[in-house]
Amino acid sequence: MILQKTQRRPGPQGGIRDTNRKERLRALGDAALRLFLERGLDPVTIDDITQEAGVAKGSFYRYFDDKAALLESLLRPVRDEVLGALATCARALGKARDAEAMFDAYRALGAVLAGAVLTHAGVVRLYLQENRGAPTGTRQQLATLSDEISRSAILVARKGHTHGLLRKVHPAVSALTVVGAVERLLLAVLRGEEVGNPLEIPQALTSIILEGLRVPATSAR
Amino acid sequence: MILQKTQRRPGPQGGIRDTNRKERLRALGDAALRLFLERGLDPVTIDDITQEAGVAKGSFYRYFDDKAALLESLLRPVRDEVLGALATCARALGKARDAEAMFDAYRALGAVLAGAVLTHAGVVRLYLQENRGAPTGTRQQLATLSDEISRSAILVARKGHTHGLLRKVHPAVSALTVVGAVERLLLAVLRGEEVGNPLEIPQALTSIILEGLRVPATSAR
DNA sequence: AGAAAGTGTGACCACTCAGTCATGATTTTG
DNA sequence: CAAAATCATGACTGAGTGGTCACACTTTCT
Repeated sequence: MILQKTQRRPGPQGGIRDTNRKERLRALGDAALRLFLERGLDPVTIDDITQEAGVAKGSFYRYFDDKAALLESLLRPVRDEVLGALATCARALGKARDAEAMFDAYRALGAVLAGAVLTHAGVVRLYLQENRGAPTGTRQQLATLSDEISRSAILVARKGHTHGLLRKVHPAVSALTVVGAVERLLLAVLRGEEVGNPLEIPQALTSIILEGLRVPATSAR
Repeated sequence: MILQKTQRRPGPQGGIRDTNRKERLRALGDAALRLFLERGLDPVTIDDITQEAGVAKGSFYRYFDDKAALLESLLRPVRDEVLGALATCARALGKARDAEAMFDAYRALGAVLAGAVLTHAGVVRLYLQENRGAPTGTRQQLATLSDEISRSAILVARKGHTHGLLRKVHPAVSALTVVGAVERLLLAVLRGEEVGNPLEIPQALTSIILEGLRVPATSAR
């Protein structure tokens, strides 16, 4: 785990210093996120970020080693939440004794992820925009997260498969189909593209996925 | 349409100059594609490309105005093929009189796209990696193509919907679900990720999509 | 209060990169 | 074959860019 550069700083918890630090951290993070979303990771310079945040360049380096460290600080909470939810789902699936319990686990996963999307809309959108790019430099950690998510999703799908819940296709195909569909739709919503009532999408998507992935109840065609 | 910088050059069709030009164009394109895939668009410099291609820097500018122009030359054939196939599919759907004819149109679209993927694997993979990034600078044209594809896909889905072929969800949801799933799976295959036998994927994906999107034949759950 | 520690600032430096251009070599033309 | 046109080359330039640092200022500690 990378050490935060803001550890072991003087002053009391709620003191002036502490408050200032938090404010600057927030300003830098906000500014960077705004610029990353608008222009992409690479073209945004440290000067751009500090100017947008209304802070001197030198101050940036007091808080972060470089652009990647700033991105890491934005990403960590989301990352923890998402990977945690996937792990929880995998655990619940392991314990599930019947199909209904498994559907519950999938539903719970969906709920947690939806919550994470709402509370971290900007970072999620950044992830969606950048995670497939070449895993170089600043973008590496996004690619890594993407990998971890895919692996977890495949694991979760595999459990659904060995329990005879899902269609007989390679688990990676089931998993990546869902991941791909969800990510594309989510990106459309977060970008404000025209997709009808966003609140109906989870419902629509769920039924599409269920009908498409699970073993057909009746033998239709 | 942007004019190719290599128009109106002297020498006979198969002359030495003509041959050299084609060879250099190919070397630059190949080198750039390799580097773009490996490092992403922005971090690759003109110096990188010319060095990888074994060509002097000045020569680059004899053939292309800048990095974006090179990318455009790589992208154009693929772009034309894909958008053409989508347009053809939309036309066929317009003429279709029964459900079977419509499925044929969708199948034909799939076949053409599959062919394009095979003959332009590198460029397609580059598109998949970069198309969702911020539409800035060099990446703009990829974002534009992504837009055009999504719009076409929605158009195609809308026809399937008005003909009562597809589930009652917003056409954008149907379309983006498919686009997202296909793109994610394709990326996995082109990157050599473990997804089982690649040849079985189209079959699996088709049945998943059909079952998921179309109006259920029997009323199952 | 005064000393010590921490913090913000922006000028500055070394380096990178896109794009240019003078030069000499190669090809075409007549 | 010789003049004219085109071409490849790589040194060079000017505009940034990442990262540093001396300095002045603020907060904390004793």
